[in-house]
This record gives sequence, C-alpha cells and structure tokens, in this order.
Amino acid sequence: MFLYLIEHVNRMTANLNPCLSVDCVVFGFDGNELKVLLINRDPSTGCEQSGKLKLPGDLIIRSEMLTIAAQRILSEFTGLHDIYLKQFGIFDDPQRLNSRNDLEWLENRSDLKIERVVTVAYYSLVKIDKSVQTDLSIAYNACWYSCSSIPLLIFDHNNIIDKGLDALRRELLTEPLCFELLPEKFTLNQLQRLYETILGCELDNRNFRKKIQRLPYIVPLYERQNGVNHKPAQLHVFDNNKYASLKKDHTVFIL
Amino acid sequence: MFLYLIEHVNRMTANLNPCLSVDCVVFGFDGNELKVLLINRDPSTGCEQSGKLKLPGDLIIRSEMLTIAAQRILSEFTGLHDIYLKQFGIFDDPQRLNSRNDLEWLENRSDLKIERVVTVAYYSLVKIDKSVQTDLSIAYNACWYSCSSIPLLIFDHNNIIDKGLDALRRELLTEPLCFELLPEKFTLNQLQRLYETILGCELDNRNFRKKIQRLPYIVPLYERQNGVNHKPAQLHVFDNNKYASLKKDHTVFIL
DNA sequence: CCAAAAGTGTTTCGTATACACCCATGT
DNA sequence: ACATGGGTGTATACGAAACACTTTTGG
Repeated sequence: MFLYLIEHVNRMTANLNPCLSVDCVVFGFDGNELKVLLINRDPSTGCEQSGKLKLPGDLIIRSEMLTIAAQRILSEFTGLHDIYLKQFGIFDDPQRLNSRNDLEWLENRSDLKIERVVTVAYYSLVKIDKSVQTDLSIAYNACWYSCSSIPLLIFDHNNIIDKGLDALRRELLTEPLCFELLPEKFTLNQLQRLYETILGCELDNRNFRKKIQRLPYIVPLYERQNGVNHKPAQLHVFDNNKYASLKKDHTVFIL
Repeated sequence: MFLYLIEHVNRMTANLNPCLSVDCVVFGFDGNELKVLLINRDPSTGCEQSGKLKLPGDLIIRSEMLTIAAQRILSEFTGLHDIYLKQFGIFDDPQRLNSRNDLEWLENRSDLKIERVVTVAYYSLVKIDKSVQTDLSIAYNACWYSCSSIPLLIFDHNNIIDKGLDALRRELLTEPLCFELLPEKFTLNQLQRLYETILGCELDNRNFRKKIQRLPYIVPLYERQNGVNHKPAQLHVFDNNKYASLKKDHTVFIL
C-alpha cells in the first residue's frame, strides 16, 4: 500500500494539465437507496485528518484522454474495470474553486500554479457488491453516502452531484442503465425498486412486470432466489447482445 | 472593418487559454435544406487565401466562461445575440490537431506554444433570414453550406459537425428547437418540412397537423401568407412563455 | 399458521397510424 | 382553366393506467 501512495503522489507532481480535471459521480445501489462514493480530500497517513470530503477526481495527465483519466480514477478507488461511464457536464465557472483554502490545497497537492480549472464530470454506475477496497480507497477512506443526505463537499462538488443525478434520471428513461447497478442476476422487484428509487416515484407492480416481460433482452432464468423467508422470486439477466442488435434496428424501448 | 480586424488579432495575441477552445456548429434552415455556417481559416486581407475551411471557433480567453466564449464567437460571425446554444460534446483526442500544418497555423495565429487543445463543442440554431453580414463574416468569408455536402474541414471539424447533427436530431424529439430555426411567423407545413429535413423521414401531413394543433404553445394567428400563387397558409407563432409554464408542470410534449 | 413478498388478468381510455379528397389562390 | 400547395375526418389498433387477490416459502 505504501508503494501505491508513492506512485500516486508521483503522478501528481508529474506531468499534469493545470487547466483540466475530471470528477466522477460514482453511483451504487444497495437494494434500498442510491448511494454516491465520496473520499477524503487528503489521505489519512495516520497524522492529521482534514475531514473534508470530495468526489473522486483529479487533474488529468498532460496527454491523457478524459475518459481514460476517469477510468483510471475509478479503478483506483473501486478496484473495478469496465465500469459504465458517461460524461454529463462541464463545470467551468472561473470562481468554482475560489474558496482560498481549497485553492491553496490544490496548489500544494499538484505542485502547480493553478489559475483556473475546468472540470469534466462523469457519472458512473457500479455494482456495489463487486466493488472492493483498494489501497487508495483505504487511504482516502472512500465511503458510500446516501444520495438523500450528501454532506457538504469542497469546491462545487455538491452541485456536480445534483447535475449528475439529473442526467442519470433523464437518461434512465431511454437507456438500460439499471443493469449496471444491479447484480448480474436480479429479480423484477429489485429492478422496480431501483427505478422507483432513482426516479423518485411509485410504479404499478403489475403494469411494470408486464412491460418488462415484453422486453426480449431481459431474460428469465430457470433459477430462483434462495435463503429468503418468503416465496423466492425468479431471477433474470440483462442480455446486452440482444439489446445492442435491437438498438441497431431502432426497435428498442425502455420502461 | 479594419479596426475590427485589429481588435480581433489583439484578442488573439492576448490572454488566451492554451488548453481550451470552443467550436460552434451553427445550423440554419432556408426552407429546403439544413445548413451549417463555415468560415475560412484565414481572413482574406486581399493577399493570399488558404482556401481551408473550418467551424467558427477559437481558443477561449483565460478567465472566460465557455458559453460566453461561444456567444461571443457567434455574434462576431452572425451579428446576432441571444442565439440558441447547446453544448453537445467535448473533443479531446490528443491527436486531433496533429496535422502539422494545422498545428503550426494555430501556433502562429495564437502566438502561443500549443501542446494540446481540448475543444468544447456547441450547436446553435439561428433564423437564417435574420443573420447579417459582419466585418468578421466578410473577412473570413462566412458561408452557409448544405449539411448534405460539407467540404473537408481542418482539424476534426467534420467529425464535430457529425456529432452535432446527431445531438440535434436526438434533442429535437424532446425540445421545441424548430422555432429557433424558423421565422417568427411560420406555417405548419414549413414546420413539418423542417422536422422531415432534420430527422430524415417523412411524416403524415394530417397526423402531423393534428398533433401540432393540440399543443397550446403553438398559437395560430389571424393572418395568412401572401404573395404565394396557391392557397395562402395560416401563420403560427411559438409562445415560449406558455411552453415554459407547461414544462414546469411536466405536462409538455413535442411532436 | 403466520408473515412477507411474489406473482397474476381484465377493463377502460387515449393516442398513434393509415388513408383520399376538396379548397383557395395566382397566373 | 389549371397548377400548386393548403387544409380536413374517420376507423382501427395498440399501449398506458387503474385496480385486488392468491401463492409460495421460511420460521
């Protein structure tokens, strides 16, 4: 772990682009609530603790593609690769890191004279049960916070989360995003709860099931839940190939 | 005009952000075809002419907001203010301006050492009949080109136009964008032709009219076309206030 | 047998689609 | 009178919404 931290700090003092950063709003679903991954501003080396929270994100490397930077940050903090990632906004207010305390911190940390940082924001969807602790997630004390009670974050990160949630809600209606948040095998009621959680509304159970069961890319398995003390539900999987080929024919539809 | 050019060049050699630019895909509709505004790479001072075409766009000023930069560029080339503007993408391939000829040109023009420029792309919608010639539009020979036959442009500007058109098509289905492209007073058949042109499909005339006439924010006037050698059509206007208040109640719908 | 969640059908209403002819104007 | 685009109505089919009870399992 010590090596990882050194590597991390090395990259920071290395070849960074002083104008552009990437921030990731990482969503996860624990079965009840939508959550967001937040980290401490400073690694806890045992000594002091700032207590300040932020989104996972960083200045990009000079010649780095933005999505590569986002993927890099995500796998550093979740241990996962091939995460769903979607760019949803640019935050370019010249005042956005104007709290002098925050700005000083960024300059110390990056070892650069910072004038103005435009950040490109991504939301990402992870299967919360698959994410693992990493050296960095431990060092920065990465934790999941319920979307309905986000603490105060540094910079404009609270605003970025709000906009990311808006984008997620919008895009959920036209893209099969839920399956990125659910376990591989899921029940229709889990799926419904997830839609209800994100959209913030109630759905009629019978109508929901009818609609979903019409979709050829949601495939029922001959397999049921077990270990539950009620009638076990049938499990389903999302067939991405079927979805992609229907999409090519423009015959998809969601919800 | 000479003064304008000097001012323009001054801004260039001044306080530019060497990492970030803005490019605008400016759409217009002439009644038959969707058009895009393109300019020459170099101002024609009477001497040489490069013949190279590009989108209106530029490096941003150091502390400038991106949308402000886009608005500035648009009014420089169309003489219009309050133009509809929508950010639709970021183009960040480190190789995107790698044609050494193009890169040299950018360095000469900006008087900066350029390493890599990430550009933020906007599409904008203008009433083609209201746009006027400006000193810069003359100097850079701004012209409307049919979307169906865009010439080869510098950098990755052809790609940017393609992505901009995709975004316009997508967003046309959920936002009342057509009215930004049509004259203030329009006929339902003009509106239909515009939808057909952008979406690239045919629509049933009777069904289209029924659907539109249900929308309370498209208001028929007691006024008709004149000077046409056929039955003159009734004129309509788009009532943005009505639209906005319906949108607040989540009771809008388009097409 | 009780608790807890899974699973199931029918009716009603509104919107989408398909389709062909007459009308008003300028030349 | 004719050419040109403007304007209109009906029938059918499909999906959306509303709504309440039975079933299966574990404890």
